[in-house]
Amino acid sequence: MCKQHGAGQAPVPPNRCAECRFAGMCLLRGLEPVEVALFDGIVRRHRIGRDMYLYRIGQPFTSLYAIHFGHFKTAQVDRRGAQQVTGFAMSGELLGLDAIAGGRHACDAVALEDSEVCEIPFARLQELFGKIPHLLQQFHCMMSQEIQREQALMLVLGNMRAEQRFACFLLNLSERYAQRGYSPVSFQLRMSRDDIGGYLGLTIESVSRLVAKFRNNGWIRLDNRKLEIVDRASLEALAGGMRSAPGAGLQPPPPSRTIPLRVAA
Amino acid sequence: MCKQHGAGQAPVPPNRCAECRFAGMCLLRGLEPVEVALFDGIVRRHRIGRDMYLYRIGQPFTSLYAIHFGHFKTAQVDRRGAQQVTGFAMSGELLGLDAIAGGRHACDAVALEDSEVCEIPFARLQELFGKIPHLLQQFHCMMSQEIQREQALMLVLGNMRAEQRFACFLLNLSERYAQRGYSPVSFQLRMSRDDIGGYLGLTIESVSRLVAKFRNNGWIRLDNRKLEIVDRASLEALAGGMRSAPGAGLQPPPPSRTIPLRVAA
DNA sequence: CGGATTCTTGAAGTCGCTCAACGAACGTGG
DNA sequence: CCACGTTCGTTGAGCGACTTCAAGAATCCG
Repeated sequence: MCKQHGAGQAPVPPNRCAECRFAGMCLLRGLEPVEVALFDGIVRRHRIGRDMYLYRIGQPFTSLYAIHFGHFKTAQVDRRGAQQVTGFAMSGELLGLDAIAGGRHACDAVALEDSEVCEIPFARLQELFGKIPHLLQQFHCMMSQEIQREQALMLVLGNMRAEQRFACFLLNLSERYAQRGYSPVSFQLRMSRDDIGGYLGLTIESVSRLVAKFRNNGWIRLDNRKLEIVDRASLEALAGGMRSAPGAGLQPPPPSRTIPLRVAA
Repeated sequence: MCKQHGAGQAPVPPNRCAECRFAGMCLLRGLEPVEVALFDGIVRRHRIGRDMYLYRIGQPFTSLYAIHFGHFKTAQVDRRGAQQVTGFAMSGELLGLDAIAGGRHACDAVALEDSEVCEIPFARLQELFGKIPHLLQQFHCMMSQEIQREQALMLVLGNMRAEQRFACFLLNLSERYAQRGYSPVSFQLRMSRDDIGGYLGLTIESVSRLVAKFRNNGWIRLDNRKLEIVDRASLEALAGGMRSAPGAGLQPPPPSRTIPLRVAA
């Protein structure tokens, strides 16, 4: 399963943020070249092998990590050992934001494949905030995005049925790959069924059955984690609340139980 | 249900943050008196009546709001109209952090009782960040806390059974009242069963049955939203993963399905 | 190739949902 | 103050979605 953590790998010189393909999604967004150079000075790049921990729950917090390439999952474990996957992170995304408050990491971060991260020592980042106001803004923006992302997942976990959850999951991945210039209809799933289940609040068996159903209905093709979205419209309808009917068609959802808002005159 | 939004109420002079009972939980934590005075200058206090919106999804973001007293719920609604309550906020807590990224509010915030908030114009807060480094740190801390809080809820929604969710909910409230100097064993539930259900990902009927069960088992007393925690130990055991047995006793949980971590030699 | 891991499929069970009816609390107006 | 309508909460019966348990197939990797 997961190997012992591997933070502190040998750095991988040279790192030139100016040349980074994902700088536009990272903290550097909108920065001047001079400012990028300043930022460059505090960053160190590391390789993290597959199944290695970038950090673990309880470890002291010193740095944030921007993903240069590769994929990570972040997960919490409860007392019983069951894990809740709180997110799948890909290039350009920032890990460790939840640790600022307590001074210790509040979740595990595990590489889903061989990956590279840019370590950003938080103390030095704070120094830069004073010199680069725009960097601070971008930082706040990314923290806020993280909050939004989690709220969206709460909606999935709290209100959706399994099919809907899975459709949302696939569409979310698709969208993020599109943002990064990859194909939105064909990509590799980097995570196991178990991870998907842990993310969506389902068992591994349920995920497997969903895969079978989506495949049989001709909505996706999937073999060996290689995914192809065949019928995006149906997935979107599903994600939006439509229910799938036995004949592979879609039906409108039952009425919501919450009363519509009354609007003052 | 919920009335039309009521932001822009008459301000309630005078607001003296220095005298605020909850300054220690708010952005002011650890600030010097001079700095508090600066902060005071940008804040305006507002009354928000019960069931009024502090802000609504899609409204342009201009200010954060610190709760001076009272209670709010924050909620998202999906396309079907079903609502996911993303949090219950009480005095000293900060609302609106999710809106920084998009420039628009990403959820609704509704007062659960007559309340007062301190409006903090974000642009002016940003100006203060340059002058009061400690304020910036505290701000980051609060954003990070928000992320942690949401991750904890994701664990509840994704991994726990109804009883466990409800126990966690009650204990969480209890803890937060304790932090504020109120009784941790006896307090008023400010939210409806519907809100609790929306928060925990359960139906109103399930919440009602949980209340009955918890009461019958002698774990809580509850009438008319007045709650008393009678058997905290049982609630904690439940929240920790114990299952309640028919005879009102508690039983150890079934083994987790996730394989224990392998530790390198 | 062989063992471990990951994934799939089936059958049975259970938890929480749906539907329905009723009771209690609240507040509004007569 | 009481009658009334409305909202809120409770309770029961039946059902359905997802889980649990179990076994087997496919894949990975040394």
